[in-house]
Amino acid sequence: MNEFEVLFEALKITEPTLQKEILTHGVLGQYPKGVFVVEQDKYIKWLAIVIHGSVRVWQEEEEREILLYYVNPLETCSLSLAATFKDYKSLVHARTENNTTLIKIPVRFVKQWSFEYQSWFRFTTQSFITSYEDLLMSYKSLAFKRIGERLYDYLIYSKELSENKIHISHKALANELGTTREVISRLLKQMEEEGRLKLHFKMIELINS
Amino acid sequence: MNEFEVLFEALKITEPTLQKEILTHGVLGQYPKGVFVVEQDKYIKWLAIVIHGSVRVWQEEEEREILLYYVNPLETCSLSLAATFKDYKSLVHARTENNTTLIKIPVRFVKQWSFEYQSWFRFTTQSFITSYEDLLMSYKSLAFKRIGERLYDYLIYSKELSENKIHISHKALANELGTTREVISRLLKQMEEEGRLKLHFKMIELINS
DNA sequence: AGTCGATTGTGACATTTAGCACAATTTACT
DNA sequence: AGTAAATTGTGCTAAATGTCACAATCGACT
Repeated sequence: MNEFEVLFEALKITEPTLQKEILTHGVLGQYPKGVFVVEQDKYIKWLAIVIHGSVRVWQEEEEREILLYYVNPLETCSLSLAATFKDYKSLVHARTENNTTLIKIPVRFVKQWSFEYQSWFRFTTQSFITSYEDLLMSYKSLAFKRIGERLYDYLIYSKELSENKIHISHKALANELGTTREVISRLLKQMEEEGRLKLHFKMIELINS
Repeated sequence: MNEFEVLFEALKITEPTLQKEILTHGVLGQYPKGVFVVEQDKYIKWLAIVIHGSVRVWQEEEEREILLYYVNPLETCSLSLAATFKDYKSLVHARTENNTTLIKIPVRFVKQWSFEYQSWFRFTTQSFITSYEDLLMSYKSLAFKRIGERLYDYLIYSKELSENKIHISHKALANELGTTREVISRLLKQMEEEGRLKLHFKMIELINS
């Protein structure tokens, strides 16, 4: 099954004409880690849908940055989607995290198809909704939880996406959570003493409780 | 011009059949301050669109609550909208803040119309997008700004909605911003000393700079 | 005028998080 | 093995915010 067929199946795109449109106008591409998919303050030309790999989406403001979310397989960046609908510049940066396969759709079709094809409508609507809910979770987390808990949540989440061993530096973790390296180091050390994880060089091993 | 005509004009609902549908199935109602429009964990039966007044939307969790947004005239609660599309229970509470006029649409039409009528599609899509952007702003604010600045932002925002005199207690302010009364009292006092505002009993007067 | 409950002011202190400094450790590369 | 750069550990201190206690003030109502 090729990438387009994967997409059609996952999004339940059954309309033959839409399939044909996507095959005609969509562009399949494979990108190494670290490639910018969209850049903040630039116009969006394509809506990217992740097939394999993942894309990190964040905002930058006055030297500081804030992680918004990751786009995982068969999802799209809903802020790009929003930008597509409003035809404005991107509010965010997005960059591949791994070797990533994308299908890119020119923006001029994205809105139009939403009104023409049920399945595409469902896809765009669901994207908005799930992104909104994700952001809401992050917001609540930031509002209610202390860094320690947010850190642990992040590790658990990363574990679910891969395995027990999370390959990341303390500095990078601090960046993801919007704090400083020292804070992360101290909290991790504490968790290690509590037996919840084990620290290695640039790698954290979670211990099943 | 009656409330429905206001709605049609604001949302650019020009399709005669949609107008007729809304007139047939929509319910116009006026509610005093403090009435629950939706309740967390309950099923949504109606999508409420505010005509006059405003609705406060928030989440509760373990005794604490978090303000999400206000629904102002000619807007709808996008979380209700999301719930409508996914047919699940409400994630939030919503309550009228003032004497408020609403038009309520039974949920079974909301999704269907989005695909049938351009104007309704635009309305629902725009609602999602603007809500998402609002939440994003709040998220950034929470992540980057200190309470003092968030407090001042809140006051400025309230002022824009009404006038220079904001009628609210320190306790209520603390609640809106997710902090405690003492913190608010101290910060307000400090701002008063800086000449940015003047404190009265249950009222704050902003000073134009 | 007097009472009561809600609101506001404020000092003292605790906790959480951030920032600085510097040492120790690990990896990569010669 | 030896060096450089990145990463990690940690003591000390500062800033922001939260908590407790209690007094003062205000408004509503008798």
